[in-house]
Amino acid sequence: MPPRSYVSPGRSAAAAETRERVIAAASRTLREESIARFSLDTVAKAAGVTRLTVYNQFGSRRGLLEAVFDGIAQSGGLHRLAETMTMTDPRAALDRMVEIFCAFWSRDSAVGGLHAAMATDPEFAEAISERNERRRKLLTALIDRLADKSAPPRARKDAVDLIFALTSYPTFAALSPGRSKEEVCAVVQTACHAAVAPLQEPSR
Amino acid sequence: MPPRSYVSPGRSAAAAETRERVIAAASRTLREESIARFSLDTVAKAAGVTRLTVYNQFGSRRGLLEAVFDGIAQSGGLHRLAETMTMTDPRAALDRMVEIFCAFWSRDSAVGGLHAAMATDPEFAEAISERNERRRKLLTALIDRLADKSAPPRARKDAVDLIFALTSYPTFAALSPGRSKEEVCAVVQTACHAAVAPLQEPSR
DNA sequence: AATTAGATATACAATATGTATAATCAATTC
DNA sequence: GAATTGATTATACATATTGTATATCTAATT
Repeated sequence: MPPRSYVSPGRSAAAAETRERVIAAASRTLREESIARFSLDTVAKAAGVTRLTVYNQFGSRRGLLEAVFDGIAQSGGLHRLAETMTMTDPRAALDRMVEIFCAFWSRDSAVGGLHAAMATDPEFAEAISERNERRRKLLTALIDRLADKSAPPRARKDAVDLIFALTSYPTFAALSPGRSKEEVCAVVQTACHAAVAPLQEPSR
Repeated sequence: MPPRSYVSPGRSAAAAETRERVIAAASRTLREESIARFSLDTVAKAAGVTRLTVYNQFGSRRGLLEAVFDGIAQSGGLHRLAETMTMTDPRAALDRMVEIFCAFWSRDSAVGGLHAAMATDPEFAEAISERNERRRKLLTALIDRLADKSAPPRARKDAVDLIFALTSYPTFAALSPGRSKEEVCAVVQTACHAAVAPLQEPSR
């Protein structure tokens, strides 16, 4: 007697809805409380579900955190990074990229909590790093477009890694106190200009 | 009947010795294992003492971490920062400062674990931040010496914060994969030169 | 020999993640 | 309408960790 399989359109929709509610509650917790008080119990209560439901939906604490990150990434405007590849002026594209990242880091303050979680959970950190690899590839392509032919690979790698560090969350967080999002963006953009300058004037 | 007070030269020496042994074991644990496995039980066993002894000596997990940081700071060469204030050439002093910090971050890989602990324990983070305030003051003084009189305060603040971020541990960690300590230092130094350049050529 | 500080032994409380099993409840299929 | 199924819940348990409390032990000091 094979068990009959259910497709359940309405039921999976309800499950997806609770899933979203849990993610929203987790984001809110990361935003308002610190990561220290981020427990599955707290999140579950905030979402109006049981702790066990969280395990059913996300498998583990790490799974929940990854889901939160993916949710932020989806609504954070990172998809706009694609348009930088179509811009004719690579320098303007670099400015735009910095702008997109500043907006991303500042959009949802829960990312601070996520980065804190990365520090304690190495496997979670790796999962996030894999997602960020696309960012590095994009940046590498951009630098290659921007650099003179004579620019040595080592200098290009330096520029890529430096800009990667400059557009990372820790740098954004370090520059944020006492500055608006736009001011932080301007500071980082200037620093990035300086980072690529040697690639464009190799003779100096 | 007032209890007679003991000075105990030999006994406090023995206590200091076990204290050092616990700190050493904690550093080793942070270096070899990740912060995730940094428990007082693990550290105590590695030091050959009981977990209760750790509480007797450091009061709490946070106290132990602070002691580890202080130990690293003491033997990490940060005291050499003082000599940068006596150097006549402020640009050379800046290079020297970057050098000292690169050496510091790379000297003991336990600092990575300490920064991870900062992410989870806000009070510990604040304790470390207070210790790092001296670094910011030194940098501010250096920038003031280095900048033209016409350089606006806003530009100085930008330079200070940017260099502060560039010489922080996250930047060092981001640039470290695939680079020697000296190479990382060179990249950061170049970026710092670019950060102070506008302060010296305000007309451009 | 009495005293004392440091370390230990043992126990307990509180919180957290994660697993296991049975029960509930509404949506779906027959 | 009745049986079935997936999602959720209730309850219980195992494990690990921080932190506290109390009494004991040991070696240094008076």
